[in-house]
Amino acid sequence: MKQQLEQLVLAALNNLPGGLLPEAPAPSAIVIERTRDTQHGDFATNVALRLAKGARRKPRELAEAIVAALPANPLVARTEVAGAGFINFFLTSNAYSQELATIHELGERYGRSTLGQGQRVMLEYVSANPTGPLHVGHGRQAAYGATLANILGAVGFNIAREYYINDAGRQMDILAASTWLRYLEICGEELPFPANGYRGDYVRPLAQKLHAKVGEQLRRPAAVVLANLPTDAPVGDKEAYIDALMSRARELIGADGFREVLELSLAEMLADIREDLAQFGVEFDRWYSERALGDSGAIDRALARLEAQGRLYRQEGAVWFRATEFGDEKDRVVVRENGQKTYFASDIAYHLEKRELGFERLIDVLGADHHGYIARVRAGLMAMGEPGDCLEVNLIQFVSLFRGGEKIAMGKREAQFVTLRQLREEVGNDACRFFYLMRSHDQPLDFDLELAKSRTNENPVYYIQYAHARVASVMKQLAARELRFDRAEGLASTGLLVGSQEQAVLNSLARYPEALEQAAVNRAPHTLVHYLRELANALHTYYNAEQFIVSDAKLRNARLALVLGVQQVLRNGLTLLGVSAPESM
RNA sequence: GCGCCCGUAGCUCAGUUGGAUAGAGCAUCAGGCUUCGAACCUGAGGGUCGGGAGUUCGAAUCUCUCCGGGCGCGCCA
Repeated sequence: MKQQLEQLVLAALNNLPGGLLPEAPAPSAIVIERTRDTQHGDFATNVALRLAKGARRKPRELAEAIVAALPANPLVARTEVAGAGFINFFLTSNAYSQELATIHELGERYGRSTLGQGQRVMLEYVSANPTGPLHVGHGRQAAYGATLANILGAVGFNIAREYYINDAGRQMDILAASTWLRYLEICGEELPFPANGYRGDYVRPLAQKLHAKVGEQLRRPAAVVLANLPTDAPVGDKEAYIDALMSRARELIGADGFREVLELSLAEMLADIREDLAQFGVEFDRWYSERALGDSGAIDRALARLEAQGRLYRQEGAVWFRATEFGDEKDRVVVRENGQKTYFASDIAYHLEKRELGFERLIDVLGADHHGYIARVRAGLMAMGEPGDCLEVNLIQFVSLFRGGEKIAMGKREAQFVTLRQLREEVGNDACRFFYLMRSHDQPLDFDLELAKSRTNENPVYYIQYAHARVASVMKQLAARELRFDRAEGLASTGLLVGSQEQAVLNSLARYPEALEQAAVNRAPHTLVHYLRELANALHTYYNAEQFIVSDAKLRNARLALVLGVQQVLRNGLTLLGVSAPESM
């Protein structure tokens, strides 16, 4: 609908009498918007206001000229010039009937578009370190990323979904050490647990798996393990302590033994994360390992490229990247004094590789605490000759859990934190995804467990699902009365849908493609949630105002065609959100 | 100190490529089920869009400044 109006206005501008406009306006100058108030018609454009200044005309005068030049169109009943110089479009009821027929024709494909023109987009999300179970913050990133992937895919982008596994580096070593220590406990050794180790309960099952696999093979006496270690926190340095402990572990069980502990821990954690996400309806096309990146030589290639461009220098034994030349606030180390490459080095290599794979746009979904990292990765891409604006980062603000108004403390290193799995099991997947998605991602989220679980009218989760189920219920009732829905007759009789609620429902339905497009362009799944709520509201209001199953067959079928259209659009939207559309509840 | 995000109704939040009278939900109050599911609907009250200044036909939206909050500023990942 909107696009057709844009074409109309463009045609009108080209039809204007000579001399009215100094130059031909760009098509992008034409903005057609839904009106807020139905008194202003269905759509409006401010194009006359925008062009008035350059044309040295009064906005209303220009608007009148544009209206006069508009070609006739079956969608448009009438137009008017209003306010400061807005042009309002009133659509024919036929325009909306047509849209309803389209919904019935396209079914689950209704709303899809070619906006993205098949542009290849790499969407990376979650990418949590496999050093522990996913927590509620990751859950928000998962819900957002998976839904954004669905939405972008629906409007014609070619989306690849990726999870980047940070399986290289010190954090993994610390996890392996933590597993080994818990394993020693299972063996019967008594020793203190390091302050900087992973203290969560989830480490114990890893240790049990290890014990089941290797028996007492990796057992070493506690006294030997602890001999001559520096003092741990709070008195000593926890970093120095854990480093010494990890060196000791490698001495005692060998590099191979340590690797075995690490691999087992990693495999178990990843399996847990994958299962958790799969149960949450969050899938990926590729799980990509940081270690594989290093093994493939990609990091060396990226560094060589930077070196060739003259973007590296040596100082204090380390290799630095001149990030400040590309807008970052300070230069960054890529190779440490000890010869090890930094996480940042593998990260720019990773992003370079995405580009080399042919992705035109790279979207990263990250926790809000990563915002400092955007400038440096972009700088890295630019230094390697890639356009800086191909990288887009969507930061997800933090989640605070509440239980009945009381905030639940969280922290990954602490023994106690709420995992995504626990959250899902307590409130259910549907409520979980809905609550994650109902707020703008750049807004901190207060997630109230009691509210998400409640089956009262305070809980917004069921509102949309209920509208969907209600339509299903009507169809059951229809069958119970031994009546049958005649789609052809219904769609042929939509001229009977003249009530104000019916008009409101038709109007709301026709907005779905626009709502979907807006959610995609703004990377804002929450706007789709809001749209679906409004559509559900229109349905509920209509339901309370009118009987659908009436004796007049034409009217009955027209009304059923309408509410089935609502059900279809609700289902399409909920599916994109990853929320189920139940037939009954 | 520097950087990013944010401040909208009693509460939780929409609304930001500048548009017409700033909107929802919850809470409060008043109504609606012998009729397709009341997990619903209808109506009412409730606002210096954090303060101030600027840009212009027009600002919650853009700019500056101040106040208040969150998060970052490692040869960690």
